[in-house]
Amino acid sequence: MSSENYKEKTTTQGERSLNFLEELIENDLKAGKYTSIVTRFPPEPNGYLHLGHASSICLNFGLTEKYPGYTNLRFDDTNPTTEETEYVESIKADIQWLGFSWKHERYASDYFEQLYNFAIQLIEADLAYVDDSTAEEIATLKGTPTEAGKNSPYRSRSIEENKDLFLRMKNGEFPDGSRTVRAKIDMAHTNMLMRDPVLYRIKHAHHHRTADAWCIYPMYDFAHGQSDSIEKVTHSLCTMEFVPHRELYDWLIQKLNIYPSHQYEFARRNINYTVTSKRKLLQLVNEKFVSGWDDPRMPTISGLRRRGFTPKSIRVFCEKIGIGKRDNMVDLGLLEFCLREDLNKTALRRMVVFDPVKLVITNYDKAVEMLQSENNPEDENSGTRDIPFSHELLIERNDFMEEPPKKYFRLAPGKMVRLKSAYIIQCDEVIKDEQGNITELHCSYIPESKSGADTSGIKVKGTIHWVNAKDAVPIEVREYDRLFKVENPAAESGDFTSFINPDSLKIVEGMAEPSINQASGKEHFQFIRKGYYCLDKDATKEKLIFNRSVTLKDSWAKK
RNA sequence: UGACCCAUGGUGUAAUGGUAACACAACUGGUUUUGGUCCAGUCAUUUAAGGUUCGAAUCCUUAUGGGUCAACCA
Repeated sequence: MSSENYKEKTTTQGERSLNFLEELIENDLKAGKYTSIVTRFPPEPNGYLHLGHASSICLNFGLTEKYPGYTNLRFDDTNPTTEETEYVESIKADIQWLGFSWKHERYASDYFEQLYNFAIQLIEADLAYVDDSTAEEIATLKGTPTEAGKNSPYRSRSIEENKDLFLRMKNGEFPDGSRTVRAKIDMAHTNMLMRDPVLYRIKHAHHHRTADAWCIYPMYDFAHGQSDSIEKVTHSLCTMEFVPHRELYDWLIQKLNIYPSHQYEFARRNINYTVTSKRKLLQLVNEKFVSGWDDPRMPTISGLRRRGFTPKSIRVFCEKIGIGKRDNMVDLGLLEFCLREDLNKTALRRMVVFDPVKLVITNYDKAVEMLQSENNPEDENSGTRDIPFSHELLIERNDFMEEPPKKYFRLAPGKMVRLKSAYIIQCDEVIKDEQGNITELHCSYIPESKSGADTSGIKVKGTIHWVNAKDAVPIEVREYDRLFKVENPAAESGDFTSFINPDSLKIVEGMAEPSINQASGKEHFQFIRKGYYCLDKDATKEKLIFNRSVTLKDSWAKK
C-alpha cells in the first residue's frame, strides 16, 4: 500500500460534520431538485411540548435557518375529542420562547374541505370505499402481522353508492362509528398499514376551530401527508415509528396526483430518569404527582423554563445530541452541562447560606462595613455590588469541621479561610450548647487581608461564602432532583408512577445577602459555591421563593 | 415466528473505501478569592463470522442483539 494514493481528509477541523438530513438536503439542493426547502413542525394540540419536541423543533427550524426556505407551524388537529385551544397557545409560546419563528401558522383543519374532496377523488377512482363494518369487524378482518387479512363485505360497492354514502356521512345521517371510508389497497399486504387503512371516521364532536361544521374527520394518514403536499413541504421529518407509514404516505400522494412531499425519519430522543410521552406526562399532571404541566421537574418546555433553563441551553443541548436513526438514551447530565455552560457566563453571583451557623469576629470593632463583590467574574461588564459586613456573620455549618480530614480546605479550629470578597479569618474557639451542638464559632480576622487590598502575605487554600447576620434575608428554595429513580421508567414492568423519586422536591430555607431583594424573576443567579437559581412565579414580596435550576459541579462532595 | 427499521467507548454523535474524531461522564494533575470556571492528560482494534479489496466502521452474505407494525390516536 502506498500512502501517495490516500485521499486527503476533507472534513475541516472545528466545523461540525453534517447529519444525515443536512447531507440529504445539500444533495437535493446541489442536484437542483429544489432551490429552497420547506419543513413543518406538526404538533397535535393535545398536550404541552417537551424535550423531545424541542429536538424536533430545533431540527425543523434549524434546517431552514441553515438552508434557503422556511418552516410552517402546523397543528395536526384532526381528532376533536382530545384537542384544545389551551394547548395551541402553550405550543406557540414555547416555540417562540425557544427563539424560532414560523412562516405560516396552519392547521390540518384548514384543509378539511380539500381533504373531503380528496376522498371523493379516491372514491371516483375506485380507490376508496365506504365500509359499514364495526371497529371490531375491521380489526378482525385486518389479520395479523403474520396472517393476511380478508376483504370487507362492503369493499365492492359501486362508486355511485360510495359517493352517496360518503355525502350522507358528511351530512350527519349516521351515528359515530357506524361507517368509515377506507382506501382500497391490499388486505394481504405485509405492511399492516396498507390493508385498506381507514381514511375518514364519523365523530359528532365539537372541534376547537371548526366547531360543529363537520361530523366526519380525516385520520392522520389522510391528513398529514396531504397537508404537507398542500403546503408544498419538501422535507417532512418525523420519528422512526412512522417508517411503515411512508409507504401509505407515498401511495396517497401518488394516487391523488398532488405535490410530492417526502417523508424522512429520525430516531426520537430519550432522556434518562424521565418520561417523554404525552400520555404519561398527562397522567403525572392529572394524578397530581406534579403541580402542573409547568412543574419544574417536568421535561416540558414550560417546566424547564420555570426551572430556570435558558432557550440557549436547550438549543445547544439539541445541537450536541445531534440526530440519528438508532435507539438512544441521552444522559440528563448533558442537559445540565449545557445549562451550567450558559449560566456560568451570565448568572449574577450572590451569597446564600443554607444551613447557617453563627460566626463571631471577636477583634472586629467597626459596626458595619460595605464590601464590594463582583457580580460575575466571567463578565467584566457585570459590575459589582455592595455587601454589608460586621462582626456577626452566618456561614454554612458544613464549612466548618472540628476534626477535619487531610485535604479539608475550609474552616477548622486554628485554621484560616478567606471569607469571599472580605477578609481572611482564623477560628479560635468553638462554642457549644449542653447537647454538644455547635452554636457559634469565634474567630479573629486579619485586617490587612481585605479583599482586593491584601498586604498580609497570607495564602489560604479555602474561600467560603457568608452573609451578614443582622440583615440576611430569609428565602425559600426549592431543590429538585430527577423525577424518577430509574433510568428508563417506561421500560420497567409495572406502573411507571411507582418509580417516581420521592425526593424529587425538597424545600429548604436559606439566608441571603440583602441584594436578593432586587431579584425580579428575569435574571438567573448563581448562589456562590451552590448552584444556579431563579425566582419562582410563586414568590411574593413577603416571601421570596427560588428554584434551584441545577447545582454547581462539586468534585469535593464526591469524595 | 411475517414485513420493515437499527447496530461505533459508560452516553450521544462523526469518520461517506485510506487506517476511529468531537462532546458529555469518569479518572489524574495544574491554575484559581467559588473544591465552580479555565488548562493539560488518561479512557474503543467499530455486535459476531465469513467474503470483496492493496486497503473495510464503511460494500456483500449470514448470524446475533435491539426496535416497530394487528386505534374509527397522532
